[in-house]
Parts: sequence; structure tokens; C-alpha cells
Amino acid sequence: MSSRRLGYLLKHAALRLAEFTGPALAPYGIDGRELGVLSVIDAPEPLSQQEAAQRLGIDRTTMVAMVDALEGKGLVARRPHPGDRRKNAVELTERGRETMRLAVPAVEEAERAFLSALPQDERRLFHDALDRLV
Amino acid sequence: MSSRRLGYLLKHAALRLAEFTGPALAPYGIDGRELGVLSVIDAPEPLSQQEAAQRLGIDRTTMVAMVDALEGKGLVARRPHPGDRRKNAVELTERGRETMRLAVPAVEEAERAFLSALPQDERRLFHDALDRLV
DNA sequence: TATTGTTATACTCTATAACTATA
DNA sequence: TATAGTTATAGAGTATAACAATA
Repeated sequence: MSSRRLGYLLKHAALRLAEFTGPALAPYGIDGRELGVLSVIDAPEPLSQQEAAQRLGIDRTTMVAMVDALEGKGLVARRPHPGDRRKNAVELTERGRETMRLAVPAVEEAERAFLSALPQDERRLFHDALDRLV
Repeated sequence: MSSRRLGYLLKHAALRLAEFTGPALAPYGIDGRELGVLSVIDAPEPLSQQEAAQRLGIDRTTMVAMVDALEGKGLVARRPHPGDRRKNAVELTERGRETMRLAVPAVEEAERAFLSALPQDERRLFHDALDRLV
């Protein structure tokens, strides 16, 4: 029986996971948050910055800084949005796609290493439960 | 099958949990982090600030600010540590104990509400799995 | 009038470095 | 020399308010 609060456990689980994913993503020059932005941008239809921000649950002003950083690394590009000139269509560059192709398996491997503290049959269950809670 | 990363899920689960625990703790004038500090201080032996910080995995300079706030609310007291005058013995006040007595059940109820999105038999399993991962 | 992106600004949380008093 | 508490400071990460361009 643990007396540790659920909030403490969630926070420290995230910190511990980052110890695995951080080094796994470092070779590709991005962190977990940036990979999240790349994943959202990698959509069939080009998204506006605001649409991308909403899907990640972050503020649109935060998205400005994220896109600035990823654009500076040559991983995403801002283009004029067809049909609404107020919007930017944010898209992956070729280098952005290549980074995704390498970084996604790397972070999945890091997640497996993190979850290896659980018995085999509980890992999927844990991940699915977390998914249902969010 | 979810394509959302584990890091995203942990972060947003913590955010969603806070939507339950925040209002649950508000009547007692504390937040989840402060309840964590109170819980650690509520030990058989009086702890030094540094011991309390280590048990929570936070920096000792952060603990200074936490104890400052809780002392300002009259929930904890700094006393000279018997045997080592470099240390503060931090202890719950009577009001701190009363706050714990009321706030702990309130936050437990909030945690149950948060976990109610899971089928009954998975709730304990999820909590235990999280505990093993930290 | 409302929306998108942007900038300026501020607030929270946290840590590092340096000081002080003790050990 | 080393440790506990403290202060000053700085760095993430995030949000709110206000502005320009466009709808």
C-alpha cells in the first residue's frame, strides 16, 4: 500500500520517463514536446498554428515559439494558407519527415524501457488506462 | 490504439487530475504540493527541512519557500532541532494537523472521481502500476 | 466585429551559486 | 572542511493583453 498521492506519482513518473526519452531524442536535436508538435503537424491536411495548438492543448502564443524553434532547425515550414490569408499552413520539411522517421522509433524504445519495470501483461493495460483518463 | 505519446498522456493526466484536486483542496487554503509537504512533515520523528525535501524529491531551496508559505498560514512551525543547531525541526501545528485530517479525505475523494473513468477493477491496478514506475 | 499570428510582459516552478551559522 | 538554511538570481514553461493583418 502506498500513501503517495496520485499527483505526486504522475509528476514523478513523467520526470522518470523523461530520463529515458531525453537521451533517446537528443541525437535528433529535439525534445519530447517538439516531437509532439512534429507529430501533430504530420497530418493529411496542413494545419494552422492554432489548430495544431488546440490538438496539443497548449496556448497559441506557446505554439509561436515552438514553430519558431522547429523552423530554425529546418524541420517545419510556414506557408501561406490557401483560402485564409490570416493563417499559416505549418508543414513538415523533408528533413522534418526524416527526423520523425528516426525519432519516433527511438522514443518508442525509450517508453518500452521505462515500462519494463512492470510485468509484461500490465504494460499495455497501463498505457490504455492512461489513455482513457486523459 | 492511441498514437499519443506516453509523456503527453502523463502530463495531461496530471493536469486533469489537478482539475479535481484543486477545487477539493481550495476550502483548506492549500494546493496539492503543499499537502505533499504537510504529509511528509507529519512523521513520527521531526524532520529537518532538507530531509523533508529529499523525501519529496525537491530542492532544499524550494523547500524554504514551501515552509515559508505553510508557516505563514499557521500550518507548520520551525523549531530548533535538538542536537544539531544548524537544522530546523519542522513540525505540524495543531491547525496543520486539523487541515490534514480534513484535506486528505477530500483529495482522496477527488482522486476517486478522477479514476472513475476506469472500470472498477482497473483503478487499483493503475495506481499500483504507477507506484511501481516511480 | 471576430480571428490568426505575433510581441511584450508576467507568473509559476524550479534549480545553481553564494552567504551565514553552525558542526 | 562540510552541512543546513537562506537569499539572489536565472532559466524553463506557460499564460494574458494588446497590436497588425485579414476575414
